[in-house]
Amino acid sequence: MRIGELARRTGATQRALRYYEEQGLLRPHRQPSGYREYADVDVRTVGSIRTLLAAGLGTSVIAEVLPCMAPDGELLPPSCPELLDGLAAERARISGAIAELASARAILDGIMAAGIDASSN
Amino acid sequence: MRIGELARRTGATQRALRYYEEQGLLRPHRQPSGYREYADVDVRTVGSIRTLLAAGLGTSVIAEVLPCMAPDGELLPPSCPELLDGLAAERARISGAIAELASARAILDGIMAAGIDASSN
DNA sequence: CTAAAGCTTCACGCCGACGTGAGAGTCAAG
DNA sequence: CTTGACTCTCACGTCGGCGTGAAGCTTTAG
Repeated sequence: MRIGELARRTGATQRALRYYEEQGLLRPHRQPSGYREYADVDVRTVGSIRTLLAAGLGTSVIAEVLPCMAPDGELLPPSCPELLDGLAAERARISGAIAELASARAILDGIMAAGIDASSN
Repeated sequence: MRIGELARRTGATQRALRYYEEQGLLRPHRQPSGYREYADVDVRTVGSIRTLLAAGLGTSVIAEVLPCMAPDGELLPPSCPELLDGLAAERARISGAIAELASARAILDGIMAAGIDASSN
């Protein structure tokens, strides 16, 4: 498929998809015309990219992680042990972020409860 | 207390504390010398600010929310109902973000499990 | 054949929560 | 009085994941 269809199927913009390639996250084949040609599996890859980006991982880290994710759901062992340490750190960061988000949500819940009480009086 | 102590007690930098004031989140008293003088309660306020900032809320939204949080833990009803709608939207955003973080963590867990398997073989 | 999509490569713009000096005034201790 | 720690106000710099044209080539529909 070409970039427009991939964009539709993933929700990413074309600009984002080109940016991912520029960062080494995608390596689409090229038609003689210069058009990018994507494989079906790239739809899932883009999904993973966006999830990891949303979790605060940088493109360089994602570029190291993606090769560990085989197309069929199989997992390949990470190349170097340093990467494992980095991933453990990222994992800890994410867990911390989840906890912070939960407490932020609790703050909002408290305020909203008071607001609803006030409007029902 | 002055800005240096507040910075130490909150983990925020002095620059951040001045920025919060600039955005209307803190209103420290001023000494004749021009030095900022903070109250003890500001320690907790800064904690709330940082939690909400980490959750992706902008300073302008936080500025509207803070007046609803009384010093003693009491909650005041939000001033306007539009704010309530906005907070509900933010709450939904946060819940979505938590879900995304969880799935990102799951991805990392899968990769790390494969890596540990490989190193124990 | 023609027009309208769709695709290409630059390359500058953006945003928001600060970082980072610069230059100068203030305060406590010896 | 002096020194060093602390504070003040500008004001430009940063960072990263894109947004947004601009100018031009390719493909598709009619």
